This record gives sequence, C-alpha cells and structure tokens, in this order.
Amino acid sequence: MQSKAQQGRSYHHGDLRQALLEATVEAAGEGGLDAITLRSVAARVGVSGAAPYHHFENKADLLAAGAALAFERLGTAISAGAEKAKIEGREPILGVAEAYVRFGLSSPGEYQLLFGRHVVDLSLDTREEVRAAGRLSIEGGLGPLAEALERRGSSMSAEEAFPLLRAVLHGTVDLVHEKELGSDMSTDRAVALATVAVRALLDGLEGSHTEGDDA
Amino acid sequence: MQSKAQQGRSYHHGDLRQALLEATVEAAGEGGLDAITLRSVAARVGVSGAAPYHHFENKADLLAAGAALAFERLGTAISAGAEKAKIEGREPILGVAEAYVRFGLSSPGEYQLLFGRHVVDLSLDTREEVRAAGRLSIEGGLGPLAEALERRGSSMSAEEAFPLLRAVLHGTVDLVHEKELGSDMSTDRAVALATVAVRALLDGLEGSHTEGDDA
DNA sequence: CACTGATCTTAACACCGTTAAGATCGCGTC
DNA sequence: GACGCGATCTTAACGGTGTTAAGATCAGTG
Repeated sequence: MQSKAQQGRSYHHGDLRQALLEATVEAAGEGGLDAITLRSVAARVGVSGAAPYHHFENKADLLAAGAALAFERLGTAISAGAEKAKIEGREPILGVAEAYVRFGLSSPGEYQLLFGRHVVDLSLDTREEVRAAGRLSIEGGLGPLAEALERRGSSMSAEEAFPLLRAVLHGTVDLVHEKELGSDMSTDRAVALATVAVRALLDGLEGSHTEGDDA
Repeated sequence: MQSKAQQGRSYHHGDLRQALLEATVEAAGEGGLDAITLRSVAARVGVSGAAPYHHFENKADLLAAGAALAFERLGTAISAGAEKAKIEGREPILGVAEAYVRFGLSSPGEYQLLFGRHVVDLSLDTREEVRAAGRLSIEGGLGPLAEALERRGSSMSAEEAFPLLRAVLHGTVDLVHEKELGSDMSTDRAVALATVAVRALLDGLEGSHTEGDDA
C-alpha cells in the first residue's frame, strides 16, 4: 500500500514524477532558479540524473510542471489575503496586494519559478498549460479588483485594469528581488509600498479611459 | 597607431576589453541573457575562450560591466523621452514612461542585462558600480516626476514616489517579456498601458501619505 | 512461468565557466 | 639596436551541465 515516496525502493521508485515535482519546488524555494539542476533534483529524490527523462521531456518541462504546482500555492495565498482583509474590514484588493508581495518576497526562488524567463522557451502546449494554471490562480484577484473599481465608480472594467495591477505588484516584487530598491528593503516596507501604489492606482483610475495622450 | 579594434591583429588584440564589452551588449541584444557564453562572446571578437579572464574577473564581472554600458543607453533614452514630450506639449513624465517601456521592449536581452537576476551575485563593490551607473541613468526620471507631483499638488516627494513609478514601468516591461500579458501584446499597447497606469498612479497620489492601512 | 514494456542506471556526448602552463609580443631599459 | 620583462593571448585540462543511447531491473499480464 505504500503509495508515497519510500526510501527503501530498490529499483523502481513508485511515484517518481510527483516526487520530482515536489523536489523541484523545494529546491527552487531554497536556492533559487539557478540552483536547480536535473542531477541535483534527481539526487534529492534518490535517483540518477537521467531518470527524470522518463517523466518529463526535458528540464524546461520539469520546471514548467513545477511552476504549475507553485501557482496553486500563490492562488491560495491570494484568495486567503482577500478573505483576511475582508474580515479585518480593509479593502479586499489591498489584502490581495499584500498577499502577493509577501508570497513573492517570502520565497524568491519559488516566485522565479513562476515568472522567471524560463517559461518563454517551452513547447507551445506546455507553455499554455502553465499559463492556464497561472491565470487560474492569479485571477483570484479579479473579483476584489472589480469590487474596488465599482466602489470608486470607475469606468474601467476589471479585465482592463488587471494588467495594471499586475504590473505594479510584479514590478515591486521583482525590483526588491534584484535589490534595485535598496539592499535594506524589508518585506513590510515593500508591502507598504505596494499598498500605497495600488490604492493610488485605483484612486487615479476613477475617470480614466484606456487610450488617450495629452498634457 | 591603430588604437581601436583591427582585424589583422596577429596575437595581441589591442583593445580587447572594450571589444568584449560591446560584443556582450550586442549578444545580449540578439539572443538574450542565456545566449551569452564566455566562449561565444570571445569568438565574436576573435579570441579564445580564456582571453576574457585577462580583463575581467569572471563572467559575472563581464556582464556587470556590460550592464553599466547599457545603462548609459537607457539613461539617454529616458532623457530624450522627457525632452520629446516637453516639445510635444505632453507631460514629461509620460515621455519618460514611454521611453522606458520602448527601450525595454525593443531589446529584451539588453534589458535583462540591466535588471536580470545576474547582478545579485556579484562582489559587493562591483555590484555597487553597476548600481551607481543604473541610478545615474534612471534618475533622469526624477525631475519629470517631481514636476508631475508638484503639478498635482501631491504631498509626496519625488524620492518617495520614485519606487512606485519604477515598479509600474519595470512590471509592465517584465510581464510583457514573459508573455504574461498575452502573446499578442504589441509595444504600442504596452506603452499605452504604462501611460494609463503612470497617470492614474500620479493622479491617485494627490493626497496620499507613505503609510496607512484602512478600508 | 515466460514475456513484455515501463522504469531506472551507467556511460558517453558536447558545451559550459574556470584555471594552469606555456607561447607570443609590445615596450622600457641599457 | 638588442635584451628582457611583463602583459596578452592560446592550448589543454578540470568538474559540472543538459541530453541521449544502451543495457539492467522489475511489475504485471497472458
């Protein structure tokens, strides 16, 4: 009955694919994206460096599948953030912002696994799978965003405003990762920053249209 | 007297360091950050793979020096964008935003060279050099930002608001690079997006303080 | 019980960053 | 003008990477 990973396995692992996925997310969380090598991930599970090729096309495919797994955790965090804010009487969208930034900063490597450059060069269908998982998880922020826009009487739809919100949040997280906002930037300060930015963005969106260029 | 790069060089190149830097930025522009290998950059200039080690400590050092070079181009673009907007009667800060996004999207690889994850693991002093070059070039946006805040009577200083601006711009560029905003996102649409976001952010910043959390 | 196919290992390939040892040559010194 | 020193560049090698091919092992089916 021993369905999960068990060390005493002589030759066949039993559930290697799942074990590799978990090891990938784990390794990303510890040492970042560059620390992930096929051989090290395989060793983490106790198999040879060539074993993964029986479950994934190549390294990119493994990373993509790991990203899909990690996206679930992000989605959960976002939804929980919105709920928490609602309970505390704050704007749900601000809870989303805080949860997003905290997730990104608490585990830079895992965040890189989600939005790192590695997803770009993938087989098209695999990439679409990851995108789908990503969209599904992130779009937990769409509801709170719609509510925030409505509350302000904005003429912009949540779908239109969504990329703006994502740009602010992703930009904040990534700049902190690159230490571009100072090497002393704390998580709390980054959250405060993102909160101010999101609120200002929403407030400023009240009468905006999508197009338009003027003085 | 032939001081610059000359092909007929038998053994000694003459100005290898500069040639390697230019080749690095060039290679980044063509194939992105991952396409940069020491051997390929060296081959581009016509020397062996070990030659760069007489001018740079290691690969990270070469990339950092290349980044400093590329930062100059970004700084020029930003200043030019502000000037152009001023002439056309648009808000200078919007010209900065447009120039930033256009730079980032016209050469993803070069942008990665500036803000990619590789800068994080550098010797501290080298990193500070790159940061300094980056700050110097990017801070061409500080003036227009201050002017925009003043025009709106915001209580926030340009230094405080600068990270917010950078987050929006960098987030937009990076998300487009990762194709997270749809694979059909054009440069013009991205510019429009960033413009709307920056204007909304500024408009919404009118009465904001740095701290504060409420409903 | 034999066989078949999935699973895993070992071994090798080319390429990577990096280092050590030696070849080449520019340039200051006598 | 010849000498020699030191900077510059090359070749060769190291361990580590992703990837592939060939063979070993084993679970499950007839």
